Amino acid sequence: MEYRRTTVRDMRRSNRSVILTDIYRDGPLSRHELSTRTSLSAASVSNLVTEMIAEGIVEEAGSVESEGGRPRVLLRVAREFRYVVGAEVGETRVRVELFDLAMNVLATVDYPVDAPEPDVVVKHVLEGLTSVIGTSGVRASDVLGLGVAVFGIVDSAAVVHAQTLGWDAVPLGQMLAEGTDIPILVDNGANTLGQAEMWFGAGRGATDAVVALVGSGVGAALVTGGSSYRGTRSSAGEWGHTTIMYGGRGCRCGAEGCLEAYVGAEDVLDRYRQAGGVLTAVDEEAAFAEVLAAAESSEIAAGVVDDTIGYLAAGFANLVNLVNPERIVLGGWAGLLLGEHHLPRLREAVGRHALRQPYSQVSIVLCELGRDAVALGAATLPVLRLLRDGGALPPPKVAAG
Amino acid sequence: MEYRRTTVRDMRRSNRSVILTDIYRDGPLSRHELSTRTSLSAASVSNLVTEMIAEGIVEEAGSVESEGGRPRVLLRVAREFRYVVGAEVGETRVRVELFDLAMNVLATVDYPVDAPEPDVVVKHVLEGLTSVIGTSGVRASDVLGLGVAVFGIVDSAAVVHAQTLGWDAVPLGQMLAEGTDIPILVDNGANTLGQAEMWFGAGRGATDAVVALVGSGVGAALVTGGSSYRGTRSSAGEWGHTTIMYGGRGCRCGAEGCLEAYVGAEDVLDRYRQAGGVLTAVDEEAAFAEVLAAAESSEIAAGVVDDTIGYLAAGFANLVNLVNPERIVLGGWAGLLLGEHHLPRLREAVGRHALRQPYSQVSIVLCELGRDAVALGAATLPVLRLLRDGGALPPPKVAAG
DNA sequence: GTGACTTTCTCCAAGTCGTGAATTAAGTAG
DNA sequence: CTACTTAATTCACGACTTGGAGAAAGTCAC
Repeated sequence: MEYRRTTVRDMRRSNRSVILTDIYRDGPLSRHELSTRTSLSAASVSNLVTEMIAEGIVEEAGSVESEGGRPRVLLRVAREFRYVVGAEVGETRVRVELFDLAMNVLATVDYPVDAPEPDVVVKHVLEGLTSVIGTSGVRASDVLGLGVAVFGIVDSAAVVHAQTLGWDAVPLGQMLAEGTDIPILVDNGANTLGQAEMWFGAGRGATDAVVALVGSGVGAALVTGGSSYRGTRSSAGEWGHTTIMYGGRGCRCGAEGCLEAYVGAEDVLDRYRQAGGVLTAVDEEAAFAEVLAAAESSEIAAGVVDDTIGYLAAGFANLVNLVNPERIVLGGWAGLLLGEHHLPRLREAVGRHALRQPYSQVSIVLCELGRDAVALGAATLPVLRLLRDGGALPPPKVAAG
Repeated sequence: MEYRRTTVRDMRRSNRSVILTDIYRDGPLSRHELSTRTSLSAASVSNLVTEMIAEGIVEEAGSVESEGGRPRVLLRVAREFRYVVGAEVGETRVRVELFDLAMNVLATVDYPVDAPEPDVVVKHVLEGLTSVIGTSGVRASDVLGLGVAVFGIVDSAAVVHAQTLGWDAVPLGQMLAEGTDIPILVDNGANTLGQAEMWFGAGRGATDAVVALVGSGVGAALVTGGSSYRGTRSSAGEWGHTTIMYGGRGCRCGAEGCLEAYVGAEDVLDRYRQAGGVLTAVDEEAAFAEVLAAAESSEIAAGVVDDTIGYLAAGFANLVNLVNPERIVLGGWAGLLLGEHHLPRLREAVGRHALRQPYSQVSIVLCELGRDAVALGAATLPVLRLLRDGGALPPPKVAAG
């Protein structure tokens, strides 16, 4: 609460941030374009760009052919100015990846885990961190930060709460910080995937969007005004545990009638079995695909799929009415399987549940990035901070994304 | 999208805004206190305050006794620097009120309406505007703005959509602007009441909150990061039409199982009648109170009340999980009646539906202001703008709140 | 009263920053 | 090679915050 004043330095930082973000997001741009985009004077752009080139964060990238005048020199963020690491802590694996600033993967390590114990997870992440740094040949001091995507709720002090996995207030950020000097940013996996999708996938260009993830679990990342919405203590977006059927099916969170209890993959299969359906696949994903395929011929399967679309549509409509996004991006392995075949029906069903006005403003699309984008999204956390700070390098160590 | 740069003037405006807002919100403050609060240097505070005193927006308000030094001079916003008008456009009346900057009511006019036609509403609001200006003896040029609270969805161009009342894309802002030179700000009534609660009622001090209103209809105002959340096109907050019972009771919005269809006053009475309950009261409010009173003795009534609490709790839990507010403020006449008797049970029921972590961070309280605060809230819209702009007077005419 | 002391507030000389106008740089067209 | 066009840089200027010095306005002991 003590950063309320504005000083002349905030002004410069803010202008650097605007320029740097534009260059980063909208690819090589000339000084001239930056000037018109940001409405900064040509002089200021020149000044700020010169400074950033001297610092090494921005570099010139050829020039564009002219039509009778001095050609524009294009600028881009120097890919190798610094590097970032993203870690995905899942229920079955820990993956650590190192990227350059253009988000090219330079190294990857995977560690399988069966039951994710905090200590083991911390060990793997730290091992992974030194491993990817080592194999890529990058200097540790050139790593801008480590973004960690984790299941459960992550509060603003990087403490993780995951009721279903027995993680009760695990200070993951602290624990990791004890093993490295690299700045650490922790966030929920749904949020980081959402972040990746917003930057590089189906969310590009939107400022108010929701990235909805349907797999075994159900979650959503809320993006408002261009940045991720977190609520008071960073636990916003638990869309999967909103009630859509009061007094309905029990959910693993302990409540009844949660959306997840109707459209989560396990629950869909469960409903299919209860309706008398038979599954041959052992694997959950294969079984889910089997139900979808069976819907062509089997009435039972068709009914289950229809219901699933309906429930999901109601969940979407709730988002539309409550949050009024311009875009909803559906992802998660189950969400994608469902969406690939039934997106038009889903859209239509949302229209039946939502109010006309906000519904007319939303577009519903599918995720474009695979599940692997979780670590990518985590790695964007330090990049986001870099851009926000106008390229100033971070001093502190632990924080929530 | 063209206000992205920061100039040296933005800095001053921003600092003026911070100081002015502090003085306005936290009552008489000395320059010294302002300096420590804002972390601006004493020199800057002095400079900015001198300027604002010269402009007349801030005035000195006595001094505080010292303990052996120069006494601090207290500063406050000059109550009579400018005035604001708030209009409430309801389904049965149009009310227009004039306030000074301390939000004291200086004049009020009411116009009963039966079916709110856009033309009639515009006529009444404009008549009311000249009327309150006339009776209070304020100069029209000293009226900072007219805030209008209206039912339905208000988009960013001050166009009103109210499906249920037949208002389809009514350009209320434009229509009003043709009849006056005073700047106009239009917003939804739930939002303005929420705004009033946040400033002067149960929401004080919270930055992420939801003001939930339960009457005949059900709505909510979402406040995130201290300011009202609006979504892409200002239609966020339609909490009443989120599905909590898939395939359930039909709602007047056309969908099924909306929260409003379960906890809206009409629907509660309807459920009571369907359960075999008998009502003597003709008036809706009296009837609602009758059901609540009957719950002491009648099992039918008790059942209906229990269910209502449950449904409402589920609706609250959805907000808790999805938005993660630090406070939920329950209001609306039915909400207040229910809350006065059953708030503890409601809180407990929310706990059963919500996730532990976000639930532990939310407090659920009742509105402190009456229904009349709708116009008050509308009148805060121009004040909010004044504070945001650091006391600079507004040039444009029409906009959404 | 008076002098010593304390605290609040204001004035002034830096130092920083964005801007507009003028200037330089770097092309194309004929 | 000249005329023209467009991009980028330079520079004087005004607006801004700041820290420190000093003025203002009290209290307190005597």
